Amino acid sequence: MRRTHHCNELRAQHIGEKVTLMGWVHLRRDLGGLIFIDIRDREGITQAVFDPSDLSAELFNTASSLRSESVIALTGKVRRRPGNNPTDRIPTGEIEVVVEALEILNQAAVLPFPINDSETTLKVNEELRLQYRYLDLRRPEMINNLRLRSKIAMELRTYMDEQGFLEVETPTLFKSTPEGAREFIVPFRNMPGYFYALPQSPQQFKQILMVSGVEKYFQLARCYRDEDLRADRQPEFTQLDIEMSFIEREDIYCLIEGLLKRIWKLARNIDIPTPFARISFHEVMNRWGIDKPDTRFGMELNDFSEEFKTSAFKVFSGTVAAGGVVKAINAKGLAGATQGQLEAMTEIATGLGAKGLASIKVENGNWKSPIAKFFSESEKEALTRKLQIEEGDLILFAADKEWLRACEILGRIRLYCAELLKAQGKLQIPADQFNFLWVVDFPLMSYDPEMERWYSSHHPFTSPVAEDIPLLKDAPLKVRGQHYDIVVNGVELGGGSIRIHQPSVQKTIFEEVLKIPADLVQSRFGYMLEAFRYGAPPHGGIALGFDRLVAMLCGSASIRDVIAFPKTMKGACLMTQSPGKVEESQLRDLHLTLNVKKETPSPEPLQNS
RNA sequence: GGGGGCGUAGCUCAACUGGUUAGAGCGCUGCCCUGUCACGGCAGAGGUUACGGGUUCGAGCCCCGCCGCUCCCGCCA
Repeated sequence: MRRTHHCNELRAQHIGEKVTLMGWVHLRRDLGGLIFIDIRDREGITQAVFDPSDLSAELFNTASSLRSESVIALTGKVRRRPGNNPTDRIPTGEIEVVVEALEILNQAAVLPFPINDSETTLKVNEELRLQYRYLDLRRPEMINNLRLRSKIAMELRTYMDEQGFLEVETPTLFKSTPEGAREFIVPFRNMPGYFYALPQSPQQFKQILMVSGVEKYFQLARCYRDEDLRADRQPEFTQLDIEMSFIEREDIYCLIEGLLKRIWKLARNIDIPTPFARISFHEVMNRWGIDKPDTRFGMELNDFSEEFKTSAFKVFSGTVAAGGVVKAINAKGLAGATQGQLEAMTEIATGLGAKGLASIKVENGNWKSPIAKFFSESEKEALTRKLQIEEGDLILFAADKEWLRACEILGRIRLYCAELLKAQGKLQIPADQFNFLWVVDFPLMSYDPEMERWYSSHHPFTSPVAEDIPLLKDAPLKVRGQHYDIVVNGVELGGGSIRIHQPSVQKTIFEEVLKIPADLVQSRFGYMLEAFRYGAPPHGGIALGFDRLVAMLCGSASIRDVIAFPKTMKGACLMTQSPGKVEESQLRDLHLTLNVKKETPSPEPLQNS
């Protein structure tokens, strides 16, 4: 028996044909003298009917014993559903298959959770779904996520090919690099004491490919980072990795805008307008207090340093006198915030280094606030005008000697307030709104006061803006990097930069700015510096988080829903029970001995029926 | 590393300030049912309340510990 059609194929035009379908028992409706089976495959559902007047008792009994999710093959004639029984519940609802032969290909055991009722399944414990991932993936919602992911990947490859890119694979057994994320390392039997590291990204290889003359490279690359996980972070993930030679920043913007336009059209039939806004790091911090702003709602940060320079409120005037800033946002309609919510906001603020969080509730025509009594009429007027204060508003202030910190504090508060307003129904954001923008002109270097050293804001291969190169050694803070991030709806979709292609500049960054010892630079990056000596073209690139992109287009809050076999927040695979222990002999081969202080209990064994 | 949430039948949930034999729907098992499509009807089985301690006359509920899942901060060049 071979199948003749899939389960979403039969229509009125097939009436009278003898067909064979194969699939899973989706739903059984046993009327005693008549049995209906919904048979399901990847494509859809078809109703089959068992009529005892035409069937052997044996076959009819077999049909009545069918369990949910058993795999069956059935053969029969297609007919129009009699009477007024067609249904628009399923696309095949006009017809049904009158079964003449039935074969059970695999009898399913009782399921650990229902999969034919999406309402229930949506609520099923994710732990259970991950343990029985194959059942979870059988659900139409999950199959559709995988399908869309595949379609996006195909479209992306087509687009990149059209643009003249070569897909090149790079090694996943790489070497450890200083800086960056914690790495997974892989011991190597043939070289005792030596380890590979899994790549955090193909960064070095893609630059080397430019030196190789590939000119246009891309890859859907697996990357590995041994860091703590989040809803949008997995220890292994996929990024669309791109690198090009002989280009400027605008070339990358153009390429990515074209790509995203194509993908959004394909996946959501949405025409996203291009080009995207290009906004400097300084401006996004100043207006939204975060380097990945969600611009779908306002509540922007306003600066009041000038207005409070001579204020009677010493906290504000003192901060300005010390070279700091006073900033405020208006959380429209949030005057009803509870004490607990205000405390939560204060906690967010102090967690970021604020001394406190000043606020004003505008209720019953009054400014309810511990600090408003210090404000002069002109200060109040300025607040009212610039923040467009009305009845029911909540005003929140951040004053800090550091401009950046004041911005970050209010940026975080802004997002928290937006969540509250959403929960109260006072802020509504359409599901099909996508606000893309480029964030540009990042500072090349940032300073870590704890470690007392400079580190690369993006990564150490990022090229400074040409005219800022002379400032590198003496005023690193003033050097702008040719780095860019693509942001949509408050999510960083990706980032990249124009790279350094001159060995002297790269050496300066490594040794004189980052203060990586020369011998370490030589052992870790020596091959790159060497490569750059033999004709390295100017080049640059970008990487997009592919899982995040797909999750966004699927409307999933978690990237776990668009990855076939994701890991839990602790990095475990609940289906295969990985990671696992290894045999003593394996350790011996690798010349490793364990020094485990606290025995980690083995995960609970799978329950077998 | 830190903070929050969750864990009760196979699944989703309930069980008042600690108080009888821990309930319901779905699923499962058996019987009935010839046009259903969440089919319907009747009956039944099914529980170490994640796990280990403690307080109490009495703990699903309170306390301590521990495991797992999840969300956030730190971290993720």
